Amino acid sequence: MYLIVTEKETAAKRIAAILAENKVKKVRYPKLGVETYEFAYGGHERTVVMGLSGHVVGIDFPKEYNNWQKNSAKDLIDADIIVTTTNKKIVTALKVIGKDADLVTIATDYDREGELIGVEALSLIQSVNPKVKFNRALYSAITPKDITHAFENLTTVNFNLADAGHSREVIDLVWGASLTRYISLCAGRLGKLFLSVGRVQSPTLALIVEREKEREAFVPVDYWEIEATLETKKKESFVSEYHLNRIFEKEVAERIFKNVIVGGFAKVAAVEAKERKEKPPIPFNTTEFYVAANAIGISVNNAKRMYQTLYEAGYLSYPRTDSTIYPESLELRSLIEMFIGTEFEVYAKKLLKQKTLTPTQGKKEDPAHPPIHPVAPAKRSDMKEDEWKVYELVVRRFLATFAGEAEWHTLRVNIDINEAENKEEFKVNGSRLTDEGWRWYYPYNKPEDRLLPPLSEGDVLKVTHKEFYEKETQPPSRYGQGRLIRLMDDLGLGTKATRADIINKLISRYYIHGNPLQPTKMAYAVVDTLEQYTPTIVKPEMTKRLEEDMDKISEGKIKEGDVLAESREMLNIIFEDLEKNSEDIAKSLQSGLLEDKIVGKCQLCDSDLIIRKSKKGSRFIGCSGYPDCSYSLPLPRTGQVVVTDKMCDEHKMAKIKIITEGKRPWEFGCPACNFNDWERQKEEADKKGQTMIPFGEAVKKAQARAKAKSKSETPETLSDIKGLGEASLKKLNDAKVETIEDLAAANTEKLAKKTGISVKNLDKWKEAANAAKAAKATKEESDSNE
DNA sequence: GCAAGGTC
Repeated sequence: MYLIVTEKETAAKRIAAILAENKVKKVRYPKLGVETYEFAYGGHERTVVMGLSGHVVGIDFPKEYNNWQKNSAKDLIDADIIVTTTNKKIVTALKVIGKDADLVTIATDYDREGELIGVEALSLIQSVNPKVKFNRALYSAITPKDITHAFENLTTVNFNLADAGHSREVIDLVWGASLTRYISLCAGRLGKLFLSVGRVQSPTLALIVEREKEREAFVPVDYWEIEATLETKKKESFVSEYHLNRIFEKEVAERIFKNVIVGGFAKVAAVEAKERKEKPPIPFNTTEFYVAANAIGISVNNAKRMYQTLYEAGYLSYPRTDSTIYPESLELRSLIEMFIGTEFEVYAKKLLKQKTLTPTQGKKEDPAHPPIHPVAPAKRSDMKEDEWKVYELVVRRFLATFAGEAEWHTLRVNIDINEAENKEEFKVNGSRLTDEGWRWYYPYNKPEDRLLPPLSEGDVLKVTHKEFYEKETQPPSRYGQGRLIRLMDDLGLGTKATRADIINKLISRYYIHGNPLQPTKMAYAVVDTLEQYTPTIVKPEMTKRLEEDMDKISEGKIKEGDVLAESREMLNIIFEDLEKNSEDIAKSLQSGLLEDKIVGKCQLCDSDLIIRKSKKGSRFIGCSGYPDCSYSLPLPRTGQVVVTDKMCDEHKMAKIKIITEGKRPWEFGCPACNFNDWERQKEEADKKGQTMIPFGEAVKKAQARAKAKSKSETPETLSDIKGLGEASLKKLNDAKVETIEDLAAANTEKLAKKTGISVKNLDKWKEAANAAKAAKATKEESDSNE
């Protein structure tokens, strides 16, 4: 029997379909709980393709190290490492099926982890079938061309490459587990609240902490901006601004403002017209997809989840790839042709009419998987609304990579207000999209046209209005999830498959929260401690160094054992230093922990108000001046209490957020406001002789009311949409567009033709309709969460 | 209860 092992089930199915000379038989092993694909191939009467599920074995320390207190964290450095089964079903099946194999082809992904996964599978087979022969198939895309080529050119298993992957596993475990244990024990944070440390998560956390520190250290500088509204002879007006965007001296700003006289005159000093070309975007890899999805309001988590659903349903290609270059074996033309007969037909047809189909390409190649692209056509009704958004994004991006450049006509106009010594230089920039090019296919975040009336040098203008703005420079902004993922990619932190998970991990460990992301004080304390005693683990350089070592291992230049020995030696030295300073480390970690609990100052005695636990285990806000002062406020019973940086102006107290895993954060707000509200309600209830519902419930109801109120501000019917008047409403109704949902689903170009309303207006209204629908959906979702 | 990497 000939056994082919792939990294995942879908690959097994598709490879079988390509290789099979006749029909493929799907074989179920009910006792094992797996499915294989069997057929005749290349002289092997019985060929079996079986899919794994990524790593089916892992590594860990022996059981006796499980007790955190019994073994010192340092003991983990040189502890034995054992292989553990992480997917029992597949491991068992692999042994049962592998026992009968004469030949095994490892057909896992074409990358380092793929090689390791392959060797893991091979070892399992060899444990029951030591004499089995084996080889390796390498392919970059599951296309007939690539797969046939791979199986006609089978090669050898690269054990050095697998060793490199294995060294990564060991180093991550040893460093991560020992430092996690050490820091947690030091801070006295055991059980669910342990403090984690790792080669990828800690540098990522440090990025967020560093950014927050920059924000804190930022000193804002005052500046001023001045605008003047000008009018042409034909009474067309536009807004111009002082030629320096920011004026940093108040006297100068005041002088300029005084010199701009409403009713006075200005002159066009110069007009510079230019054409600007904009290149079409590169194909999506995982990172770029997350960034784009994030930019249209889909969180990285949701983007990941929905993409996975669409991948499993067969609409989109494999989700985890670094590649931004389509491989040659991908049949791009037929991928475009498949949209004929769908709502993307106009786009597909236009592309197919082009003389050549030359896609853009980025710089990154990934031998394991092609860039993200659609693999099957779909209708809106085939999937959920948000999934369609993801699908549409991928389709439009794919199509746009074949389209032409967009062209902008830009204008830079210099304007002199007044003459001679009173002259003040103003400017205005205009831009107009003259050739949509790829932006027709991919209309996301399209800059608005900034239209100007016709202006030529020497034109005389009238000043009709002026505006004086007092502003201050802003600190660098916090990272959003998309931006953080891109930054991690740039720094080599994590992989396409893990970056989103790493961010989730930092959130669930209460290190970071919010959107954009901000760190807790605990995160500061952990990062500061690590930076001082083991700077290696908080820097992307550790990953870089590991990559270099792994390259050398895979090239056979050094042995895995040597790399591991050196790594352990380094860690031992770090631990000597750590253990010498345990007391200081404990203190600084505990003060970070305390700071996260400070909510504000007590109104009665001016001591710190902190989050405390009662003897029964329930939480409350209490005064640190206790027992002299007994001021206190209640808190909800469950969920992690997070002190945000937003303050209640009335009570000078930080607003509170409650985080429960799997639910969206609950903006609890000011604890004093909350309590006052509840007391008021209680009084009323007492008057009526009713029993008051408990505090937590009351707060939740108030939340629900606030949400219902915010909903009424979003349009519910077409006539609620801003700018949509009665005449247009009638035209829309005539075209059978009667509800928000109808409009959201409409093809605006077709609708424009039918109704005579401009596409631009329709697009604007459609956007509002979509936003209303989305708001409704989020509301429903969050309601069901509560 | 520890990491990061696959996959679902």
